[in-house]
Amino acid sequence: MTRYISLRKNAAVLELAILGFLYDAPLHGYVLRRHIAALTGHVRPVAESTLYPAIKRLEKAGLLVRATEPGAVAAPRHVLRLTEEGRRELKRRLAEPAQREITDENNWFTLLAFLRHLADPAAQAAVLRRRLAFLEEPTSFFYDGDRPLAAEEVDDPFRRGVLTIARATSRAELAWLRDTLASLDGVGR
Amino acid sequence: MTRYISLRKNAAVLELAILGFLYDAPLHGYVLRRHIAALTGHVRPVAESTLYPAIKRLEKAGLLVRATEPGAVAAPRHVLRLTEEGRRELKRRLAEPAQREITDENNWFTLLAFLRHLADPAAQAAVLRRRLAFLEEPTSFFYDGDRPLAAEEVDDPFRRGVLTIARATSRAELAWLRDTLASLDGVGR
DNA sequence: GGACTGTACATCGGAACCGATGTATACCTG
DNA sequence: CAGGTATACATCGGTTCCGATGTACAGTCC
Repeated sequence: MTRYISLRKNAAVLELAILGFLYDAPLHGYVLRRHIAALTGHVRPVAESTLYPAIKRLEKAGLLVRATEPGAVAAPRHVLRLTEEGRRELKRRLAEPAQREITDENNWFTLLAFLRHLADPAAQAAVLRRRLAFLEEPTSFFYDGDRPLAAEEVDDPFRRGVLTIARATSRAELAWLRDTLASLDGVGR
Repeated sequence: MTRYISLRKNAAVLELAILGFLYDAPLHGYVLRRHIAALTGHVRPVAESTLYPAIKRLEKAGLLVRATEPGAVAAPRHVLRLTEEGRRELKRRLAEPAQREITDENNWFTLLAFLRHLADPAAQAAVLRRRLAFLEEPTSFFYDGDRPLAAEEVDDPFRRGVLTIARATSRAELAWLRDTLASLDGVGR
């Protein structure tokens, strides 16, 4: 009986980042915003008018509480603190990520940034194995009918670039995944 | 006086893909959907209920026209064909991509998939140079205050993975970009 | 002292997202 | 010939997105 707080896909990653940052320490919205900008902002900036409603959603869902503090330099701050349910929800989202969080590199990186909060090495390894399975299934970007095309078969230099870069990424990640899984399994034994 | 068809960010990439695929040949929605699924579907699936409204937007904007054909095996097909304005708009979007299309790898790959339609090598090179500039500015995912952290400085194995993978991707892409720019510049002379 | 930048939040409203659901035809399989 | 799958499109409606805009205070720069 899994409860979903948000229906939208982008919302899910944003909420994950909020929960992840707050897991370590209470923060107010402005600092949280800068943390998120540092993590993913160079790729996809997060608008203030997206962040603040997201915070409200999480508050409404009982995952965090807001405490108003007199503003040191500006308007009063709302210090955000995770509730027990918020901590549980973060762990649930880390342990059972949606498929999008596995397949989309942006989402996956956000998930990795907080995976350490899932203290159990076996649970962490299970998540990495989902990514491993995704990377191991042969997929391309370009097809001749149903047959995936290799970089060498593609004439267009730009499409070739896509395949070349994707292959390099995939190799580096597979190597890292296997290393990390080996050491996680070592801990578990 | 640039006209924007869509305000949303995801919409812009989806529309780019539609215009890009139709540039080569007229297609009906179902085949278009499978093309898009092959290109980006393994990472971010596109829902039918997102695609069909997007087609309608482009039609309304005069970028494509629909011709109803009796369905060979099922319901009547709407064969989509770019108008002259649609062809111009694709080239405009390829030549002057939004910043998101440069920074977000998913969007960038979609753009690369169709960049050949921008026949002019100098214009193609200008787009690649924007990506080059983005990759060359030093950014990290994790910071100690304002100082970006290198992979070696990060304890958390998962965050280290993010940096390791990102670095490998970046290296591969920089090498490809420099190669490709060199050969594009060669053509232009 | 006016202009600008940074801090710290908030609301509004039109646009887009997308799961669920519906309609219809054609083919294949047991 | 019923049931499942593939083709081919469409609408509905709750949710989310996000640019524009507003409020307010503090520090900096010229």
